[in-house]
Amino acid sequence: MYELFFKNISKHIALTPEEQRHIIKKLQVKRTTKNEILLQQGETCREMYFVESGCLRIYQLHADGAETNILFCPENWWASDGLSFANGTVAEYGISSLEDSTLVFISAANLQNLFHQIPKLERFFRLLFQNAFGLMQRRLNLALSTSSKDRFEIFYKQYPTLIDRISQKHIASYLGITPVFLSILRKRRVKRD
Amino acid sequence: MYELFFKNISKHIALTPEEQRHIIKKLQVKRTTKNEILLQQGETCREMYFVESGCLRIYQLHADGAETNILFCPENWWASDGLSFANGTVAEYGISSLEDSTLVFISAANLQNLFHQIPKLERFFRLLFQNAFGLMQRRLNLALSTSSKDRFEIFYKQYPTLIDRISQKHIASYLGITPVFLSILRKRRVKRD
DNA sequence: CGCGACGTTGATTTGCCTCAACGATTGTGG
DNA sequence: CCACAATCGTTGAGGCAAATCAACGTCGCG
Repeated sequence: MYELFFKNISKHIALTPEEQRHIIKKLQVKRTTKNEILLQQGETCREMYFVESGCLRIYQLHADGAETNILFCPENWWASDGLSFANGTVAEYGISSLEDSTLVFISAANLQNLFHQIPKLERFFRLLFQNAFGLMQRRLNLALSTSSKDRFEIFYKQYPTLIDRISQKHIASYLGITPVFLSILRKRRVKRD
Repeated sequence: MYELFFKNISKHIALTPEEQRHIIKKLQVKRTTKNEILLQQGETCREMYFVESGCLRIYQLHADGAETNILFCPENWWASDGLSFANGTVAEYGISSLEDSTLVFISAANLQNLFHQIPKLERFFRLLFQNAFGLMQRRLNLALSTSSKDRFEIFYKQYPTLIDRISQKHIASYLGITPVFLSILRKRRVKRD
């Protein structure tokens, strides 16, 4: 059950079997169906999800009802509203499932406990933040400096498996374009091959 | 000299006078003229700058010579390539001065020392990262979901003082538009008033 | 089965870019 | 300190990228 979870953590820090057992005690598991909402914008994000299988998305809901997908989180990714989770503030973003998913998650309170017992976990979660920061910075840079077509091509190369798992309207929202135009870009791409 | 610096830190953590003296020993000061390069893309970012006065920018230089401004750092802001500084990896971004500036800065090595002596400093720098992450996320969201005009208006309201300090080509690059179009937006705005 | 959401396609419009020319401002070498 | 060059911001003309609007077939779901 937790293999993928600990494999993910072991990329950055080493845990003894005993520490792993400690951690498991604090973990919870949730199974969702497609299109379940895990966090509503405006609530407080009290849980941090690790995606064992399936896929989540983090998005912002705009005043006019439109949505922008900030991030897709397929298996082996972490999902939360980072600032809300860390500071207990109101969440700026929502989280929902794009597929039936299995999630391992930990509450903010339990994580605080674990930090005292296993301080090196702090390091791991700090690194998660850093990586997320780097990712956002890179995506901002992309959004500001490249055309929709280029962003689409880059997405296509970077996440080829997500292309057929995620509906096009969600991919379009992630890229900052309309579903109509994404459809046109796809068509051009097929012609080229 | 260090009032602004410690006032900035005190927003998040409390330091005793003794701790402040400890920290000052590890700080350095640099004065730059306009358009000095403090970090070149591809080097390692070994210093973290606090802007006492003046203004820096963090930018990406693209293969074709074009630049994208990721962030402006006027007085009371911090500037570095976060990932490069934290991990010792190659910098993805450059840093240069937009004005004659006075900078208080600390090296990565000295900061590591201070972390051992004053552990709560870790907390402060972790919070800096978190805030930077939140900022990037918000800007990404803006870049993906709003028109150039709206982004300009928001910038105008959020940083009114920067408008006349920073050249328009740099503001345009920050907003992801051309200087020509920024000029048009400015004109429209004046007409409206 | 029938409704509603989704993806495609075409026609049209609009936002923003490119290119080019021109003063104004800034910087620089003599 | 002046003269000249370079950079910058503005403006107009024209073009392209991407949005909007609308119509239609398909698919998933109640």
